[in-house]
Amino acid sequence: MDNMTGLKRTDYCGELRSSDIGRDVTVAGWVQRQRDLGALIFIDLRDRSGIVQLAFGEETDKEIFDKAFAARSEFVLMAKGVVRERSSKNKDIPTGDIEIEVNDLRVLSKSETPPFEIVENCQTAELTRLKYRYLDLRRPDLQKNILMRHKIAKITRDYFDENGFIEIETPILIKSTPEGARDYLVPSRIHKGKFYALPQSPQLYKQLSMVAGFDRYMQIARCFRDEDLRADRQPEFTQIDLEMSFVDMEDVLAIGEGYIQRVFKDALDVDIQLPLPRLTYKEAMERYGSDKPDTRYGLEITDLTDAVRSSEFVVFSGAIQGGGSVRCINAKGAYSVLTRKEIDKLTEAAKGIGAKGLAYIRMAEDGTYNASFSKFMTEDEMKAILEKSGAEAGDVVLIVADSKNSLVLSVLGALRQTVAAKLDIIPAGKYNLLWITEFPFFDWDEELGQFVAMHHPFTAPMDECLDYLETDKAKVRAKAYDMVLNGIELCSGSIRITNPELQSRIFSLLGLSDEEAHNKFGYLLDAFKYGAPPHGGMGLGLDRLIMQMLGCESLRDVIAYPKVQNASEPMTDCPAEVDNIQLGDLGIAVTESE
RNA sequence: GGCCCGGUAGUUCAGCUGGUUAGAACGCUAGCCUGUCACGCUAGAGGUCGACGGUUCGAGCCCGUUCCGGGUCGCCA
Repeated sequence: MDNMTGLKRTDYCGELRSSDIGRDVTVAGWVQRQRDLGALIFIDLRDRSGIVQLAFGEETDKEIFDKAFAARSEFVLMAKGVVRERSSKNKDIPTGDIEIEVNDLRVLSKSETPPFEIVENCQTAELTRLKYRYLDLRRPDLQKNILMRHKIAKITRDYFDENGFIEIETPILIKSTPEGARDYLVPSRIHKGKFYALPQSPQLYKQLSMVAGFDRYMQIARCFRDEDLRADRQPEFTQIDLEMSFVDMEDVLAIGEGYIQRVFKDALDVDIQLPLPRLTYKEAMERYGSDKPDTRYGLEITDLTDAVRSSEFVVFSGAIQGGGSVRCINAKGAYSVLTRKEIDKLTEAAKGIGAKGLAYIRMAEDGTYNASFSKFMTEDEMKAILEKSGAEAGDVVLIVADSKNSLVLSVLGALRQTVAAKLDIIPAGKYNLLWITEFPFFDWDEELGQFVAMHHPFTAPMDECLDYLETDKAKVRAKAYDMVLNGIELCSGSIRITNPELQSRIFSLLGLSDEEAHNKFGYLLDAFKYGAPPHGGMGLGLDRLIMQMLGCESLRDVIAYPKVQNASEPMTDCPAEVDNIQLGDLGIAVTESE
């Protein structure tokens, strides 16, 4: 093994061009590939900027030639030499016109044969790559993602700084508030038997920062939730967290969409038109069956209730009498894709999420149709259904009926996504952003048998709803808003309650006694007694944003060291057991080994 | 916790209706080769078929259990 004595890197590999011909350069990096032609050896040397070819031939010292001969994949080399024109050029890479005629070569580190090749579009199983994440991260696609992440974080800080925001670091060890997601808990050594929690978001601290007068706060904040993972959910994730004083909802939305426009322009050179479209929660649910609709394609939901109200088909009429509805989506031109067999699969999927079944009409190309329920229908009723759903030759209409409206909508919302994927009608390279507003304030919790806060208990109700907070909870809407990008919830926020009377009124409506409220959030309630400015804000999922901007399918592709589905990390094998001495220090019962 | 999919050389995969010594490509090792760039040619090494149990004359293949990974529902204020 060699050292670097006498050598200092002058250039990154991937940046050398024909304008550098004749220069003495020193580069350093990893061996991508060694090509041994006998009396000639070529080495592709890679660093984060790209690849350059090192050339060794009859003019090369024997000692250096021998080192090049022995070089293997992923050896770390430092090479000094003269940039020269290649005798045969490679148009496929940016440095393909030149090569380095090496006159000093140091092997700084050797490498075992890596478990997978360090190449773009690596097909190796993700688990293997995650076990050797440091090798996976050498691959150009992940390097690109992480560099883009850095760039986006930089743009983020610049944008908010330019708009008067101050970055404040809030604590990672905080008091547990057992609302919402499960907390990660950290035992305390000094206070045996007591626990810190890791923040699910800096929510309360950022509101306190408003009381403290910082006026505009932002933080690129790590958040933790001890819940099951998904492709777009990690137990620790990064949120662009912000809060503003003396603002109403329009001010917060303007800052939020201004940021989105800026980051898409500066990072991707994509123009986002402002203002972003808006849908109320109710509209979103009724048209798309989701509060985070993917509006890149149609397949909107149609209400058939009036057309089938008096039908003899009890599945329909019964659902309506029970207070529900009958609705459909019309999959245009899906006749050949949505076969009976495919519809059976969709039916199973629909049942899996609570539907009692799935009715359908398949319109053949010749205009005749086949409906699972036609024998129960009069001709007029069928005609009305076809007209209302806009069914034409080649279409497939999928109908859901239930006495629970919300179930009809959510099932159709799920079907909408599945069908769009099957029909392959989701356009690539499109960024559909929109705001969802006027969220319900309360959400009925079946398990608890009571109303809970849909957003969080510090969210302000809309002014016109204050009068019926007690009397008609289902109708109360909140000053809460989400930003949705291609069917993913990107951002969520609200205007907060700053009036202590209203806050305690809300707590009691949520079944929280004064004493409980004081125990959990006393410091916030106290703070609001000392002059709390009206304020509101939002949290924007940075990982999800980057994932969408880069077109990645998993958060793991934009997080340097992610966790896998069981919330462990394959490389370090965490979480892990700790020894009894550590547990003893923490005052935690030592488990007997069996 | 439920449902769906997957697990065979280092890697990606094939392996028929259960039947001899489990194959290919890439990678790896060695040799040859003066313009390659996914270099080429020759030879070679490399396997607990995720694990355990069962059925069978015989299991990579069938059955059961289990472990691991992915997706999803629940969950995620």
